[in-house]
Amino acid sequence: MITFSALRQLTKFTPTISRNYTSATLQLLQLSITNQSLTQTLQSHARVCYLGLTQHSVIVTKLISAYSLCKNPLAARLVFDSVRVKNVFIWNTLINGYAKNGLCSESFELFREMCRNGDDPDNFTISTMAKVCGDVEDGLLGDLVHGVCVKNGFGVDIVVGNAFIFMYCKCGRFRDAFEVFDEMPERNVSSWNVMIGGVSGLGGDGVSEVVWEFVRCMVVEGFGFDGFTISSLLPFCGRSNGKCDFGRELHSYIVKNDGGFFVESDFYLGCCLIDMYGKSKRVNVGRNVFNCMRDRNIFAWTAMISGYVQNGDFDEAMFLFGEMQSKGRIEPNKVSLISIIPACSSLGGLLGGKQVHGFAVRKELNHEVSLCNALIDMYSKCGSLNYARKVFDFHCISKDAISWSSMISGYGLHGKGSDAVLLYNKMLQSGIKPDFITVVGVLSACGRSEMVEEGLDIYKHINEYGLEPTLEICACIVDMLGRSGQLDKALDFIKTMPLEPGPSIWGSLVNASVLHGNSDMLDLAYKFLIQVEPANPSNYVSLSNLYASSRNWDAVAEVRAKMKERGLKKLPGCSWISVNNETHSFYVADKAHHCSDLIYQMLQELIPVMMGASNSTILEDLALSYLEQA
DNA sequence: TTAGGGTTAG
Repeated sequence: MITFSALRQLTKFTPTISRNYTSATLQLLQLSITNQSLTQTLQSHARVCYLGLTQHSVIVTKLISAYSLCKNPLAARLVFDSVRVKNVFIWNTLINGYAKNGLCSESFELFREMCRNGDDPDNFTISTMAKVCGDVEDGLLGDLVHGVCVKNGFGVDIVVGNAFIFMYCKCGRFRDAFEVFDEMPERNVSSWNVMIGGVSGLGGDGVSEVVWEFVRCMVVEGFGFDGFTISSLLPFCGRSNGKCDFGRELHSYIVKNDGGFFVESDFYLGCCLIDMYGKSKRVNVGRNVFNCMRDRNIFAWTAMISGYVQNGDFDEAMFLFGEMQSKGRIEPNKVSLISIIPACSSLGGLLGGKQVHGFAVRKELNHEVSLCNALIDMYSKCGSLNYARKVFDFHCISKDAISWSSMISGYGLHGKGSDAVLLYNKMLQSGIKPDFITVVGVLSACGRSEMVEEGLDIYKHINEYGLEPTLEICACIVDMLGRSGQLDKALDFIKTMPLEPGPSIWGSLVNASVLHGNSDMLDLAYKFLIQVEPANPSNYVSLSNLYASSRNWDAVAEVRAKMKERGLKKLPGCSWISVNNETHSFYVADKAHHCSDLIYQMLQELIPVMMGASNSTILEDLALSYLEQA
């Protein structure tokens, strides 16, 4: 353990004899920097003092750098203060050391001190300060630093230019970032990477197109990709559409260019690839990447676990979660826990989720807002609204928009529309701005509880929070009006809504028409649904069934012919359940299961019970008697 | 001797 009184003594130490061991000391310091080892840094520091090198500019610079990299900025400052004559290297190293340790205001204060002291900043100082302004998203300070940069003619430096592009992007001033990029006399791969990263951060529709356009221009200008480029691009590689598979192509690019950055030894690229394959429903390819990694950190394990969860393979996710701790000797962090919660609750129900919650309490992670949000969601979905509310009220100390949205959606799921609206209003009173997910949550809650007036009133005011209607929000309104039986009003809303109605809109009208037995409206809604979603066989089958129920066989034949003509085939629906680590799957009218007779016999008895009785103990008794027979 | 981009979740 480092003590500051000991460090102070070291910095004051002046030996009587100075020996020419500078080179060996520099090597030792370089080793401390490479290993980021505090022990080695302290040993080097002791040697520096013993040899009387405490005023040696190069050695002191390295020492400040070493302490900063060992996350010890206070020790770095002590060394800095002990230097009588400070040059620009020494100033820059501590300014950068503060920045690396997240001490942005200290970094800026030191920059001011440097200027007051009459020491001129150079291109290294400016690039660090631009980065600091970006980190704290302070565009005004950024402008000030940019002014100093232009005045001193540092604008031609590529690293400085890249740092200002980063700063302007982080401050949301993409136009200014592009202006810096456009006017750079010379660019490197990083300049393109920073621009691509900046565009990615913009969010919203069309970002992907802009990113790929930047990539095209980058290639036209003769630049290749490095690891940073690829890791920025992988999140934009969705599932292959049959024509191009950018994710696979980038993976090949990595393998071909293995001299520069090989996935086996690069955590970042490995994690990005696993994530990309998981999100594009190719979790097994992701697993191959994971298996090829020479070493795996918590990010790699979590990315792999998350891939399995996203693809519904909860058993494998749970297995890997155990392996991470036993084989990998890695303790789960909050992201690992958040990732595994859906698997736990799916396999173990409320008990599985509670086990994760208990682990989080033991590790003192239970007040982390993101973990609380996942727990609120899990408890709501597992049927325990009371536990969800307890987490929301007592564990979730600093609530964000997702915390409120999760709780509001939970009330909606349980048909408690008035509680959802009450909480939505409380959220607004707390000054938290709703996002479109909050609005979807509260509107669907209104729909389930037939609170049409309240829902329409909420919809009317969303623009006050900078929100525009989305297709999801509009679908909630159609669903809400439709469920309450106001089918004509729902159709009028569709006709006047500000967006082109898509499958979710017509699907909502279909459901409402079925609910209220309005076959004319159902016919119309299905026709529009098929028009906007012509490749979904389910729509044709449902419409055909509708005609069949009214014995309109000509119409049935017409729909079936259209399906055949378009080459559409409906895959049979499948459901499954895991009992004692064995998964049992069932298709429609499936009789392949060895307990099939018992299952159908029970179903015959369950149907009238479900339709007539609300007493759950009757159902439980019935189920238990059949389990004993099976 | 000092400077720059990328990783998992809700």
